[in-house]
Order: sequence, then C-alpha cells, then structure tokens
Amino acid sequence: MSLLSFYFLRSELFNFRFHYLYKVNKLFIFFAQFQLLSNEAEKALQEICSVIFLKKNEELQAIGHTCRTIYFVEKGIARIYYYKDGTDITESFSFENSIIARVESLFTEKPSRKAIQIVEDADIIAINATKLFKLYDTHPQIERLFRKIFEKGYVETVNRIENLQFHTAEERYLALIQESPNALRRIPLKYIASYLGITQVTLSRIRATVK
Amino acid sequence: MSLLSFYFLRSELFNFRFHYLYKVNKLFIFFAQFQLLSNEAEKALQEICSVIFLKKNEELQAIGHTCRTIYFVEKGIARIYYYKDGTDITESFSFENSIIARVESLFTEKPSRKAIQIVEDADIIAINATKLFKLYDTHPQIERLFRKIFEKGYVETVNRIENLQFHTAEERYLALIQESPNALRRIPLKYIASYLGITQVTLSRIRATVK
DNA sequence: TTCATTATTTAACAAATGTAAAAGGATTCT
DNA sequence: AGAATCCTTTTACATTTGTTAAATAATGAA
Repeated sequence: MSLLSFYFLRSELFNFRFHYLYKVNKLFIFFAQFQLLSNEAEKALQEICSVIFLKKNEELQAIGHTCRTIYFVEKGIARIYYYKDGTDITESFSFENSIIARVESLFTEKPSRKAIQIVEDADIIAINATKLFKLYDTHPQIERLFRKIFEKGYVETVNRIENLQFHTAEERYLALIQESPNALRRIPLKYIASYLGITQVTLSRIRATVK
Repeated sequence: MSLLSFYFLRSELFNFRFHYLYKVNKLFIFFAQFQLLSNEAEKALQEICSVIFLKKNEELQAIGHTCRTIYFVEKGIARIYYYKDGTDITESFSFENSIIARVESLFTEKPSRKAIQIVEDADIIAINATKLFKLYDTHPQIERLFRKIFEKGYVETVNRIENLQFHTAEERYLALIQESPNALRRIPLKYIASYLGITQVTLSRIRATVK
C-alpha cells in the first residue's frame, strides 16, 4: 500500500465515499424488492441520490415548502407532523428501510403544511424528485419502481384509515404494539399519542390499564 | 331510411351499442385529464372495459373475493364497506366521474374484507385489472395514466387521515357538507355516520345543533 | 454529579360520544 | 290506500375522552 493510499483511506473524502456507497447500497436492496433495474437505470438513480446524516429533533423539511424530495430512511426514525390549532400532530413515522415523503405535496406540487423531523438519529438518502420524474421518461423501469413503491404506501394508508375510523383508542394502541413493538421503546409517547389520534393523558390511562 | 335500419335503431342491440359508446366516452374524457393516449392505447383500453347498470342496494363486488376489477362510476353513487363486530362501516363513497377500487386487495392480490355496493342507481364501467396490468408492458402511456390516477387517490386518502385523526365529529361533518353538499341529499345518514367514524345517534345530535 | 429541562403519569372535573330503547317519519310494496 | 319496513331523531344513562393542573420520573447539559 502506497503512502498516498494510506492517507486516502484515513481521509474525510474516503469516509464520505465509503459511507455513501454503503448507504446507497441499502437503498438498492430496498428497490430490488419491488423492481429489477438495469445497470443504466441504477446508475441514473444513483446520480440523483445524496446521503444526509441528521441528529434527533433536526428538521429534514420545513412547513410551507413544496415537497420535491423523496427520502429513504437507512437508519433511525423520522416523522411527518403538522400543527392543528397550535398542537403538534404526528401524521406518520418511518423506520429504517422505508420511504418517507409528503405525498400530498409531492403529487400536487402545492406547498405542504407538514414538516419532516428526525425522531432518532438518522442516516437518510435524499432522492431528487424533480430529476426522478424526468427519469420516468427515459427509464420505464424507474417509473414502474416508484409506481410500485407508492402503491404499497397507498395500501398502508388505506389500512390506517380503517384503524382510525372505527377502532377505540385502546384497540389502536394494542395494534401498534403488535405491528411495531419497537415503536414504543424508540418514540416519545407524546408523538405516539397524536399519531393514534388521542391525547397524551388518554394514552397514559390506556397504558395504566393495559399493563 | 330503410326498413332494416329503422328496426335496427329500435333494437336492443342498438341501445346497447349506443349506451356503451356513450358511457365509455365519458371514461376517456376522465382519462384525458390525467394523460394523453394514443389511438392504439385507447383502443386497447376499450377492449378491457364493459358497462354495467345497477340499481340501489345491489352489490358490485362481494366480501372475500380478491379485487381484480377497477370501476369507473359514470352515473350514481357507490360505496366501499365492511363489517366490524357485526356493524356495517362505510369506508368511502364514489360519485359520478370517479374511480372506485379496493386497492388494499388490488395491489396485494389478497382477498378483500370489503364489498362495493350501489347507493344510488348507477352506470358503471368495469375495467379488467388483470388485463390492464398486462397492457402496462406494451403501453407505457397506460401505466402512466393509472399511476397518476392512483397517485391522486393516494393524496385523497392521506388528506382523509388528517380529517379523521384530530378533528371532532362536528368538524368532520361540516367539512363533508363543504366538500360535497350533494352527499347529504343523496346518501342515507346511516352510511354517512360510519364514514365520519361516529354513530348515527351522534350524527343526529350534531345535525340538531348545527341546523 | 447536579441542576434544569422535558416527558410522563395522575387526579378531578367537564365535555363528547356511545348504547339501548322508543317514537316519529319516510318509503316501498301490494 | 294501507301495511310493513326502513330510516332518523330523541331520550336517558353509561362510558370514554378531553382539559387543566400538579406531581413524579427521566433526560440532557454544564
């Protein structure tokens, strides 16, 4: 090993490249679950991705901006939230190996009243949606990939409606424990309460009776 | 006019063809809002469409079947509903000029616990989804068309979650009046109540105070 | 570690919603 | 028209959830 490459291996640049490749690799494993991609398509996608490292409580996207980025959570947890009469309401959480995007803004090109915030230190891959949508024309595989990704998101959202519409607060809490038991350990209860559509006090009461 | 064509014009066959073309035309006007289609794509789509005339309370799709049809409501109203602990719960309504499909079954290919029922006499166009998905390979325009249609459905569903999650019953009722004032006139209140996530009694109370 | 801050639980009371049953209206069918 | 059925409202009471405030627990920064 030359002296030069020794210094390179210890350099910031190396660390950055290493992280970038490692993180992006996880994204492509995620993509592969949905759709086979040609080398050219993969390369085109890589060029519109960038890696972001964020700490708890930091904001990924602010309220009021039109969403033009799709995020992949490689590590950590993020949430979408908004304010209703001054109180902070969590719309959804995204854990590692999942996509997070404010679709109501992304697909309508209107400003979003929602923000994305980091709940647990996170490594995120940002996908430039403006460039992505242009790739749809040249790479039908990419259009199909994201069609399938968002179809899955659509299904999850429909199932969530069923949960909110006619289940009691306790049923919703128990369902959450079932589906993602980690959520309770990793997310502050104040966020979980509004996600379930109830107040923190009600959540505390439910936890007291269920325990 | 020959005697033959006179009889043809009065024939069942003529009525059927006339209705079919008229109805399908409306569907293609709907499609045009989303995506330009080539003549070949339009023709391919027409071949997988059929027209159905249904009366109030008739069932379009039954509980337990895997959804392999996408419907377009040309006239009338349909609803998706399911049973929770024996009570009938309306998940959504579809009015004229809109698509109705049980996406949680269509996109997962699992049996649906939900049914589609006619709320007001309806003229429906059924699109064979199995054949449609095959057309995606040969006609990227068609894939794009339905991608956009379902993206819009996704956005509507996300907005609905916001409505259910942290609005009071009264707010949800008032929002419904705002968005579709016809709904109240054309849909029985018992269906509207469960759609809003409340009981019929609560809806009556709200109506008494709001009036 | 210690202090300050933030998160969670508990309590007491108010408001909203659910349940069951009955009464009144509207609609449909014969 | 008349009977039967279905839909909607009303009532009384039970239960759930919200609100406010205080107490306790946990966390993070100096």
